[in-house]
Amino acid sequence: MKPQNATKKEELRTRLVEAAEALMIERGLSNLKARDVTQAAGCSLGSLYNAVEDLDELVIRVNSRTLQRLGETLKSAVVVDASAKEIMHALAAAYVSFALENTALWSAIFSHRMPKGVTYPDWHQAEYPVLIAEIIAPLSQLRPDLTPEQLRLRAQTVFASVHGVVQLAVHGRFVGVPLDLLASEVDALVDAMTRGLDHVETHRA
Amino acid sequence: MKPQNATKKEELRTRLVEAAEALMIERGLSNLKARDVTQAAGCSLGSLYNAVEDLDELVIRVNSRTLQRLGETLKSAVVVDASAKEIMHALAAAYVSFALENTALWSAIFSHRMPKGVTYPDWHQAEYPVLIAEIIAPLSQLRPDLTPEQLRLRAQTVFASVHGVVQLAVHGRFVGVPLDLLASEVDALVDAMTRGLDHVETHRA
DNA sequence: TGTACATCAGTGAACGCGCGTTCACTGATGTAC
DNA sequence: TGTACATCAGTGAACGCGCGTTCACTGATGTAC
Repeated sequence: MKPQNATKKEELRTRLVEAAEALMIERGLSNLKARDVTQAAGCSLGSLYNAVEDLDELVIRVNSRTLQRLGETLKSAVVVDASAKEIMHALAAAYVSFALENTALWSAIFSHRMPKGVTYPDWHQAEYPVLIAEIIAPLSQLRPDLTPEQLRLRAQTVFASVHGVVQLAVHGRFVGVPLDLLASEVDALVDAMTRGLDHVETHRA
Repeated sequence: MKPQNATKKEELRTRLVEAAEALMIERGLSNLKARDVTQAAGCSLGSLYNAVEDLDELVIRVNSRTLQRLGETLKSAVVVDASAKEIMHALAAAYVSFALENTALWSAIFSHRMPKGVTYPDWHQAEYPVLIAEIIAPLSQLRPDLTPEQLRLRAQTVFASVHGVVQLAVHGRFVGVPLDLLASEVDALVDAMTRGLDHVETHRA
């Protein structure tokens, strides 16, 4: 047997990821330290590098979990018999709630950066589309005139605009909307983006 | 005379701010180092702390300049005899251009953080509203039903949504729109936010 | 005008600290026979 | 079942480096008289 206990390593890795996640929730990504993580996970400093390539891998794994949870949250916001417009509102509202309830982890998804010259592994890059996946179907109902590529592009724009409002509200640079008005402002935004599309826009492009 | 040359200090400060700005353009805020700045400004490391409180003050001064330039850019995008809708489009387009042409400085406005427990000086906080100031007038034409506070709030939302699309496109997390389609997507977004407002919305709230 | 003195900008070596990562070592766990 | 050996996870002290900030000193510039 080569790997002394092939799952031992994996088990520690899990503990480390969970510890890192808890610390990120508590203190934010920028205050995540190797020593704190290993202490919280109950292992020595050196063990971290046995279980995992480096700190960044740990962050990627945490972000991966967050994306997955967020993806599930968005998926379950979609009610099958709702109108496209209602679904868009539900998705935006779910996104707002998730961001408010998981601020630190949600922020980490967007604020983490790899050291210059290093890219994210493919498997992780492939996880980001959950952010826009659920938007495409309702959007295609509102915009039957758009091609699949155009739809995807527009879904990115819709997502980014909602994301922007939430982002500035949460990490406000003195110009973000107050948190207690965030949900209603996002609602107004989605309203605008889905307003009258079926009559006005359908026969245009 | 107490201050040996009251303007000497000020002059060095200016040189340092300009050096910091140039370095931020070249390498980004996160790579701004005291040693690089002083070397570029042609003074010793210690002089920096003579001219300025600390590195953060330098960044604040650079951000202040950027906000001012951005404010002027937005102001001159407003053409008096244009319709409210046209002005909104012009503002958004100007913002997109500014962000694309001044990416590093524009990013710094939003990404800089003070050390925990320290707040930005009031004079600097007061500069941020240039981001939304120009939006309010055209928006009030489109939404004569809104109170001044509601207008301001909505202007923040409009700004944040456009900002979000630009932000994700530039620092894309694999879900941003491609840069060459950014302008047209922002246009579509502004279109949606200004579409049919004068008939549909005016007599609602 | 000249001399003694005070002030402060300028200097850069040194301090201090945080913190990711390495590495030589240990000991537990498994394999071979 | 027992013994020698191999493997590797676990360990934490030490390394290394980056980098903001300080500080004792210097010298130029101004003031007092």
